[in-house]
Amino acid sequence: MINSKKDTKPNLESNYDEMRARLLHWYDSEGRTLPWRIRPEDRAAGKNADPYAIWLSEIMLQQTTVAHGTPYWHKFLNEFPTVTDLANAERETVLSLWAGLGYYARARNLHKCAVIIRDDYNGQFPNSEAELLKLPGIGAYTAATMAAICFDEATNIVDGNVERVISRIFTIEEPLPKGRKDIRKMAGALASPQRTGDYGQALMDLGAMICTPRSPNCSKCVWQDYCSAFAAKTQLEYPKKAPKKSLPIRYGVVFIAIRGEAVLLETRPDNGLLGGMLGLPGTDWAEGGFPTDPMNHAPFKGDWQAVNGEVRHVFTHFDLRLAVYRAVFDEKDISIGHNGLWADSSQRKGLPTVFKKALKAI
DNA sequence: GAGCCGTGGTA
DNA sequence: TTACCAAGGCT
Repeated sequence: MINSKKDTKPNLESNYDEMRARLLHWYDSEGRTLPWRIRPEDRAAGKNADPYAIWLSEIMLQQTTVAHGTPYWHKFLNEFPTVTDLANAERETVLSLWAGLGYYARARNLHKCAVIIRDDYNGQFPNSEAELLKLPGIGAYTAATMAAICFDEATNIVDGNVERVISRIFTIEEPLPKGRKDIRKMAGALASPQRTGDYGQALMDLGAMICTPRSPNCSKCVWQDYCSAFAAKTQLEYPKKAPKKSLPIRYGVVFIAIRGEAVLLETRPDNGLLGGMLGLPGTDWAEGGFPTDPMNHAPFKGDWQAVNGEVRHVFTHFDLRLAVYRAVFDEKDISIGHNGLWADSSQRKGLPTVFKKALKAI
């Protein structure tokens, strides 16, 4: 449902060229400086974006703030200067370096994709949106953005920022996620066929810096004249979203077995939550309260002592409360199974945040 | 297509 | 504290 109140809407289509020009001009003078980004003046001087560096940034910034992801981008580029270096690394090394960034399927797919680029693409990323889309971890957004930034393909870049801007400009009434269809259509009609990569990044910058979710700075917006939501003073109502369900609470127990400076960890199953990552041994995490028989889930018998308090951690689709037990062991011959590992402090850096919290609780 | 999949910052 | 949000992709 686009422009349901047709009589109150300006005729935007005749203004598209002016809108593109204003946005690109704003980007050239006030867009963000990001370490992987080639500024327009550099590109004019013949400098091209490195697809590997752009790919790394795009994967890392999926559902992740620039502030949180940027240190990881530097770390990965320093550790793995080329995509072949990344492919040649052990997967567990890659997952360990990813620890703390979240959405760990991204790290599994990152390494899988690097191997494909090394083995099937001669170490070079394919140069079209359609080919990029075939690679693991690269979806509609990332393929469109890489193709535009790296290969100047005229794609339709739509991320969360663009959704917000476009939904306000055109007052898209259909709530997300169904409203994405209309938003994509309008974004595609408006997208610039020239400087397509800069245009996409400019629109994302506009969303991140000006057309923000809670306090948009409309007085500084180069599209204010064309914004239906601004005209109606309804900016904060967009994008309209379907109501969210409250998070259920899951409960679990983890065991911290200590031997000298080492702590027992285990590698989690490859699929599902925190798949392939290191973790503490313990129970499943389920609704309905803490397990009534925690000792039955201990990795082995011992003098397990309950740690005061509980560890709380919020995941995307549930709220977790963990009870923590600890015990100290002297024996050198405790059987820890094939997934077990007596991990030193360096190895513990490869733990997802939820387990680092549990270790910090003792 | 709706549910699954992390974490840290902010109001 | 609670709720929402941030450069999505996969199944």
